[in-house]
Amino acid sequence: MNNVGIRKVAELAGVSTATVSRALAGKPSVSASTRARVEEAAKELGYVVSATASGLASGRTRSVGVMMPFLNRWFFTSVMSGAHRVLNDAGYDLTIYHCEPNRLDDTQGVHNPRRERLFQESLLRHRVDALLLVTLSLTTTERDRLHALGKPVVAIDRPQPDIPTFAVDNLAVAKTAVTHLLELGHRDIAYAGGVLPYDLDFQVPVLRRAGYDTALAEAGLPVRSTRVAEGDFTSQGGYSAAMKLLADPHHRPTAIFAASDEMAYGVLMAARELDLRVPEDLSVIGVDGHPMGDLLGLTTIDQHPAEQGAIGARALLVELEPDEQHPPAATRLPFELITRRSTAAPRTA
Amino acid sequence: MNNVGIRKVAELAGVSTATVSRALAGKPSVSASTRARVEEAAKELGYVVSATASGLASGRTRSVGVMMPFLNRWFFTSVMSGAHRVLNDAGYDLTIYHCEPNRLDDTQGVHNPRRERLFQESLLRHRVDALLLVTLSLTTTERDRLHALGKPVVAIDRPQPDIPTFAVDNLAVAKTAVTHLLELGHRDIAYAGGVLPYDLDFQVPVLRRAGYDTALAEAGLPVRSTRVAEGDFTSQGGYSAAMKLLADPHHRPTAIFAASDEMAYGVLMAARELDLRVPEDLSVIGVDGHPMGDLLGLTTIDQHPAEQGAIGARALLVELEPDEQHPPAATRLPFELITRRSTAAPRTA
DNA sequence: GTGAAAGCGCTAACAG
DNA sequence: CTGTTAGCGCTTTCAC
Repeated sequence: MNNVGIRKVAELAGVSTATVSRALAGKPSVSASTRARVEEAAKELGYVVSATASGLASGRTRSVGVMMPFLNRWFFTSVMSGAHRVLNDAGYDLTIYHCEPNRLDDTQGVHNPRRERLFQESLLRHRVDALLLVTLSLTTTERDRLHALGKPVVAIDRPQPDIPTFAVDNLAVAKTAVTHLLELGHRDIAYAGGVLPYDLDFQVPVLRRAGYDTALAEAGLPVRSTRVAEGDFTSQGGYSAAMKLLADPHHRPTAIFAASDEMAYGVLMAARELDLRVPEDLSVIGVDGHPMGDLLGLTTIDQHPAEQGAIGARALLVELEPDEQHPPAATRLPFELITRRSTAAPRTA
Repeated sequence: MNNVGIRKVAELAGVSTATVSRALAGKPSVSASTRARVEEAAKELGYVVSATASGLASGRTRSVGVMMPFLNRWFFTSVMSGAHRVLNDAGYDLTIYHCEPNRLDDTQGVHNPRRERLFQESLLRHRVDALLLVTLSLTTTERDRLHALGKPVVAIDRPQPDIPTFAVDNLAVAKTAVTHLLELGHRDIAYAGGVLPYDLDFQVPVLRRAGYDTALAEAGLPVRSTRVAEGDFTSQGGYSAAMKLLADPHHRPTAIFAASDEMAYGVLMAARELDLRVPEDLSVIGVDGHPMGDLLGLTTIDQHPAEQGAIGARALLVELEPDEQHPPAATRLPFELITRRSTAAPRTA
């Protein structure tokens, strides 16, 4: 095993263990020559500091937790991936916590034991120095517990009261999408909205819907309830929403704005099934920047999820390492319209 | 913060810290009444054991590492997700390690500093008790380092010398897929094979290709090189492979077996672009069990990735907790043919 | 700039 | 079954 401790390094370098610790931690109060000797000794012995021992003595574990509602969906894992890169390069490990969604119909006193254990035990074990929350809706109690930890916490994608949050301007995202369609000449634009079954406060859907409404209003167009349908954030959800929106063959919208790329894929499927050509008969635009959109020719608003994770991670690093030099923190999250084959001017325009 | 230590619990329960430790760890040598008192005291104080202190003292961290080549691709994160469920329920946390693929063209002495750090530092920090490797090809040196850790290691999906591996029988998977097509009456079946740019030993592609060859041979059909094309494991890869396979309009296969579902999506795209109807003009079958296959009507061999992760995790638990009762370990990984709209008898059959 | 020494909070012999 | 007693391997005052 790893029988090389700080002690052996100290002996070989001819210094005390305290100095080894300081040298390897990069503390300034070590002479250059000593530091060099220590580093060489450490390398020669293959010494690596023990995470547990260092953690116990210093109180810092050099690992951060990432809490996500889903562990295998593209958007969430992309955020995780971006955060991982940044944190790992800064010497931190990532521990993942699965925060199971509280389904809306569960709110009336239905308990989720795993989620409870997460907040009442796992997080209290001092395994991580900070937490990154991805698209999570927390109860007041849960937020209190988080604050009680006294550790840096940052949220991504869904604003939480009292927690610094990084999210794209969902209103602007939606407006950009709808405006793109308007500029192409569309006047009858439908919205395939996303609903999360666990979305306690409906932030993302509400904002995107608001952006849709606003853009239409600014163009002097009415918002009709028959032009709005909802599904969950999957292709299936997009498909069913589209089937509703396109049900009446004599009165179809000329374009659909889908709340996510995966939903947009479902819309494309529905269009195909109804023998509607895209973009001739129907324009479709999504949101996210999902990799399959390229092949499918889907116009989308790329919100760079990995970059969101990276930004959240950098924000945590600023708090974790106040002395370090940090590049100025990003405040606005970038998003960008990517125009592909699925949108064009309406035929009747 | 968490100022409640084992000491306070001991006081409140009127026992020694040792007894608290034993009681809370579920050791058998504690009387029922004492255990009850301790548990109550712990709950009342909101005591949770410190991961670092416990880890340092016991040598076990109650966390396991998951090493993956990609952090945001469906197959890998699904494996991770399945492993997480099992390990978390057993009281373990998951730490993720990104093992960046060594690209094939890099093998000639090109170094990947992040990957080196992973094996030379991160893993030596004693942050995890065991490791789960997902679809990884390791160098001999890396395997040696892993073994030197003296910790349980299990690999998933790609067999590694000297490491217990759980993987579906890729030969059988491929044979099942091709046999399905043969039974429908197809005699001209192409293979859109997957290649990983980092796949040092080509296990999965080679086995699937072998299954394809075998099934054809057993049916007395020739294997033609013009009926095999390769791409990476993405939709794009499937698309380009299909475009090659379908290039000659006068001599097209009646069915394509794609090495993954995402590749199969690309094949479907290609077919559509060439005005080939699926399944009338072309049958398509994939492998994986990707969730979008349902909507797309893709026939596939579901290999239940989350279940693979769970099985790997259980194997680790058996080694981590020899005393516990464990359900008999799975040896064969399940896979299953899911017949949907994308396969049918060839028109000319 | 460096060393000595006192823990960090818990676990695991070893007694009893 | 339970208490006493050493550490686990490192970090960090506090001196020098």
